[in-house]
Amino acid sequence: MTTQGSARERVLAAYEDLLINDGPRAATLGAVAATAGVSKGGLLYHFNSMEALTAGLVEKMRELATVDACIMSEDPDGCASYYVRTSIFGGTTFDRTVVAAMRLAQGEDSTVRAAFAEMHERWYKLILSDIKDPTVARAVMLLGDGLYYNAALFGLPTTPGQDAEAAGAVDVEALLRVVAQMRASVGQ
Amino acid sequence: MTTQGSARERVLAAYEDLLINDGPRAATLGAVAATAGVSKGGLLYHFNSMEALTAGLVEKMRELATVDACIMSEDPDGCASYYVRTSIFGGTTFDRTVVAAMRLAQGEDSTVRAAFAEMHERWYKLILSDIKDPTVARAVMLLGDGLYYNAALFGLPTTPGQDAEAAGAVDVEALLRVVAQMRASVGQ
DNA sequence: TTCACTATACCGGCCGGACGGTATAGTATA
DNA sequence: TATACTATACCGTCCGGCCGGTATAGTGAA
Repeated sequence: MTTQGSARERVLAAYEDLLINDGPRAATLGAVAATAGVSKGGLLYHFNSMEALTAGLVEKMRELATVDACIMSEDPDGCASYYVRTSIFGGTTFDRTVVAAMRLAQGEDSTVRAAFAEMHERWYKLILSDIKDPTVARAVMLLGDGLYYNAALFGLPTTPGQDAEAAGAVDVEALLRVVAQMRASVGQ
Repeated sequence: MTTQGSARERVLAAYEDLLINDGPRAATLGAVAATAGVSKGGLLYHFNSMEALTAGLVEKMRELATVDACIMSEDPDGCASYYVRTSIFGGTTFDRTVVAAMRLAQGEDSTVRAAFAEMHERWYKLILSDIKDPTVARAVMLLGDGLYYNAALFGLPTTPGQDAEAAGAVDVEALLRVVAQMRASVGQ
């Protein structure tokens, strides 16, 4: 039962928790309310339907994505490096939100998919500004995507801030060297 | 309403359809039965619970994965090439099953996650037998994963066998050239 | 300062329907 | 008649969503 922050924030955080740990089927209104330490009525005051709850999550993700893009564009080691480095799932607020939203990327819920498409577009542009060759840029981005999805879908640490380097984890250092080599091979 | 094949097969196919198109929340027993053109009783004759239905899906995926691994190991262009090539989502039976199972990769349903872990392990070993360097092999595999997940989670063609090369699609040919170069750079 | 009124935030109970699952009767084939 | 399978009816529970009500804080006029 989460008890810090405003009720609205807690509800959103609880929704994320349930989506990540137990999946969309378990993330019912009642469960979310209970996890947030709020009554169902209280939850529905802030989000008057399941759809609104999802919309709130997407909006939060959009906001965090904007901040992240800003940091990414100013990374001293370049956008490509940043993207791969941050794809190992650090357990940040942004990571949690993205992973939760990913669990909802389905069928009719086109708003979620649209938000992801937008985010991917932005990331690609940033990586392309770092690695000029479109194909190599795409390859690097896909590599980061693979890392992120694998972690998000299967190897997620249950409690945040825990061992990101679990058993069978990928050697990101070595991976970054490969990426650096790819970047160098294309000039610039 | 699907009407070919045995009832059991149709039920499994319907479950996949619903998971892919409408997500886990919509894939209820009633909806699956209706989509399969079978009564709920008929469905429960073959799979006597939701859990059993999921187990059936996982088992099907395991079987198809074994076949796929066999084909992969004998590809004339090498396992790495095969992996990346087949990651663009061809709409094959295997693809559909994997994507459906992916939607269930969550919380307590550890059997699904275990099956994926197993599959990944097998793929990695095959790629490593093709590309000797562990890091490069991992990079290539992650690239394929990224391709696959992006397609599975966001850019899925609604009707199978449709345009796999949709708008904003990735140039796989070019990507394969990058992979070939990575393979060559490591010798062998 | 007091009164009337409003806005915000939240609670807990309730309803109709959908859900997972069971029981059972029925049917086609061998 | 046995086997393999299907369809219907139903049960108890849970779910999404709504509603009446409460507590608090604030606002403006007298």
